[in-house]
Amino acid sequence: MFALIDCNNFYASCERVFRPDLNGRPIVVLSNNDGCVIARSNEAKAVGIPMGAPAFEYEKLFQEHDVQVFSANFALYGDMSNRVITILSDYSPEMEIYSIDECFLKLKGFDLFNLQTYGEGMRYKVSKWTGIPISIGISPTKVLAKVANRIAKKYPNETQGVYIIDSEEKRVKALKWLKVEDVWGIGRQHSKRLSAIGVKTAFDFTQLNDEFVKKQMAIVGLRLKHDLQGIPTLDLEETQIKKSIATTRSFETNYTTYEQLAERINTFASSCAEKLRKQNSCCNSLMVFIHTNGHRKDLPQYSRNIVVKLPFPTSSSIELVKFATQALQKIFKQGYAYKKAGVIVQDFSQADNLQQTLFESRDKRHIPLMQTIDKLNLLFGQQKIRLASQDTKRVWKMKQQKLSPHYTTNLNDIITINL
DNA sequence: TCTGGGGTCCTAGGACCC
DNA sequence: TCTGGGGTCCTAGGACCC
Repeated sequence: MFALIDCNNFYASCERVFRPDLNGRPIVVLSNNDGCVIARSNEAKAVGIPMGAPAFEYEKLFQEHDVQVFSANFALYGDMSNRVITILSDYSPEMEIYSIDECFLKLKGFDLFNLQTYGEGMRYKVSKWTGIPISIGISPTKVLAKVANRIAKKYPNETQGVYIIDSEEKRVKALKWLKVEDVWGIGRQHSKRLSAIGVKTAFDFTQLNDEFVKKQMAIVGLRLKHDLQGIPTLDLEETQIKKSIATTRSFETNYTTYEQLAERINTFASSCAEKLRKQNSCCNSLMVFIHTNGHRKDLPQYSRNIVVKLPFPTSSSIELVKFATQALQKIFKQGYAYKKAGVIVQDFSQADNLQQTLFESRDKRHIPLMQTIDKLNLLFGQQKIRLASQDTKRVWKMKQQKLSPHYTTNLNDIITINL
């Protein structure tokens, strides 16, 4: 059996852990730059705030319902996520961390366990130790575990937050209940096409023939179908090493000069380098992109990206910044109002097992240098040591007007208890 | 005025090889 | 008139996820 454990309204729940006065009240969390709604408490969903809603369009609704608005506090969410995952990892030796608020556990050899009780135990411990509410779905395949999780979340009282699909009868009932567009792996495009041929529920989808599904949705769709039928097709993916790493941002205003963009690209490249070093990888290629604001139909639009194959694998900030700058020079065009840019590194090698190159190679002196920089930044705070090409005056800043304290990751922000 | 960020996997088609 | 067959690698782009 697989268990899918999912934190309920995760970011909103994290904010609420340290603000119990907000229990029962609508909460939303905004994306970077306080742009869009990226998380909502149940109360916020109930007053009709959709996922992805632009904050400025919903200001009035927020006021009407006294919605508590938070800027994204990823330091807090990341730390809370680690705590939840640490607790859950005790419940099975095999775990896949699927996202910041979700993980799969493989329950192999648990035949003699009462899985309902086991799941309720997880819920109790996670709630008691972290304050985060979770829902659990258990079933013989990953996709069905997703379905079961949805039922647990939708009917918390009837299920105690744990739902198990362990019989043909339950499987069919669940699939007839689930709309096809709500199936994990069926997005907007596929559901549009499926709906057009009369496929409305997950059950309808499982009644299609294999050839047809494969033709329409490729091998991915076919695997999905089999998993829904109860034939285990997807297994845990336990590798923690990322295959690409990105740092991208929208700007708070439009940038028009090369210098402004170059500073951003340098900072993004250096951030990618840091993340690479954290997982002990070097990258062999890098992409830089810049684009104007697509929402502004009144302004001339420009959007380009460029992929650069590096002459040698590296994770040195200095080298990656150099290559990223060269890439930017190739795509930058004067006369546009840029709104967003980013650097993505990909094609990794393990840092301790690098292919030697004949003519060019990375500067080996950078290895201890980068280690020292990482250590100092860990000790004295992020970005204490920067490259001179990054903005040392820190003029650039994200809009974060409603940022909550870093309760669990900064000693200065730790909560005070008045007895 | 304002509209996020970070990932994964798969496929088709081009370029190239012998 | 007629123009092989079997591969690999790379890239762009689509679709999806949270």
